[in-house]
Amino acid sequence: MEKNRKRMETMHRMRAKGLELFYQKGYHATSIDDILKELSLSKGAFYHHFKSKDDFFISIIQNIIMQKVYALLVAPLTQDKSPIPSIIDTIDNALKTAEHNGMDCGFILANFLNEFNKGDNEIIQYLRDILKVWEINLISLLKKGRTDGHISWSVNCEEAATYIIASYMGIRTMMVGNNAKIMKYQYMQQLKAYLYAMEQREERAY
Amino acid sequence: MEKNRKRMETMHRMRAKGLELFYQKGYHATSIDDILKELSLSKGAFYHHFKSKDDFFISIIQNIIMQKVYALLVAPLTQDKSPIPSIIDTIDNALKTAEHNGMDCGFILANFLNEFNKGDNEIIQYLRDILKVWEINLISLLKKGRTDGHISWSVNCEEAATYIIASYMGIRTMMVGNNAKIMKYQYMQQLKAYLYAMEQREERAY
DNA sequence: TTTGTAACAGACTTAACGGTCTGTGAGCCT
DNA sequence: AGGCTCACAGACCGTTAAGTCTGTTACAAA
Repeated sequence: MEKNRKRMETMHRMRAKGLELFYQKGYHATSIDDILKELSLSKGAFYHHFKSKDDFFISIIQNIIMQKVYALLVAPLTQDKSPIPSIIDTIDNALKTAEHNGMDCGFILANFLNEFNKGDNEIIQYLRDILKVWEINLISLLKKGRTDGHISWSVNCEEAATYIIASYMGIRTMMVGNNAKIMKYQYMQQLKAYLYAMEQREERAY
Repeated sequence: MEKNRKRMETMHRMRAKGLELFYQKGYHATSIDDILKELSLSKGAFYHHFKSKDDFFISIIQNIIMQKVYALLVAPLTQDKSPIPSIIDTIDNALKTAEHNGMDCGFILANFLNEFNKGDNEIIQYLRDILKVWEINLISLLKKGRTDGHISWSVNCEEAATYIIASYMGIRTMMVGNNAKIMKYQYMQQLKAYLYAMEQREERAY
């Protein structure tokens, strides 16, 4: 059983480094050899553990990206607060890690979605599924907020979730490079304005 | 002078087809030969007119992409209407062409921004400049709306422009594939809600 | 008509990439 | 101890890419 631990360890090292480089340079622009070189491993090792580059990437999606996105954008939604502050906190925090990362290359999921939107690759579906998880959780959180009286009944939760996700994906692309700090501030201010407008208001009782 | 006309004509054909394929398959995934094959031209022709693939793409950006983005998202902002309906109309129309295009591959500018955000390529700056034009025009339109009394003075125009652009870029990425129609509808509904909230306090039905 | 030059054609070079294949050494099983 | 399997090494292969180079042809000026 010692062999198996070694195997898992090596595969994990490959996946971690692979994701790092794929994220920084893009999937197609990163060669297997690039990854192997940094790990001082050989082609033999790679194709012993993975049957192809695509297979390798799918295992990265399912083993790392899924958890990362969940930990960053889904799990933090579940707080004691009412939904709108939870969403604001979650997104603010996600942008904070991006802002303070000099090597930030954008929203990992959006980057790969963009790269695989072209072609007929099956990988796109795995990516879309992760986004769907975020969307579903956002929707149910908003709906719960509505029944709990925090959010106005006039709000369409599906629409709102789509809008929030779209704006987040966009701002993350725009933050790459410079101005990240200003962009984040501008975005958060307007996101708050948008979200606060959904809150239950006594003055607007229809 | 007949030679020169021929030259311009050939270069334009190359740029048009080049953009088409770059947009559909991505810049790095499209080879010079792919383009040349469809035009029944040779490598000799290509490198006679352009000094490299990057140089070629830069000329595409400046000769085609700039105009396309301007015509789609900037020029339509200038209407007789007050700013907010103008913005809504412009974006609605931009999304309409995307929705009805079965071959839609996303927001052309966002796609290339995403592809070139990686690496140190100089191309990224040309792309960012185009986005900047849109941003500046959006800001000045909003500011004009503020002084004209259509938009509340509490609105920060720079923030709003950033937010609008971010959301547009995001939804265009999300629309690729399927559900384009639903996505567009959801997005537009929320965009309207967001924009109407900026209007000078008059009652507005939604 | 001659001659030069612009507009191409297409074979060739060089390098990189995904993937294969054969080999090798360390450790576990019997 | 002897064999067997697993984890890995690295040479090798086929393909494809960007870019070069040597033509060849058509037209325009002289």
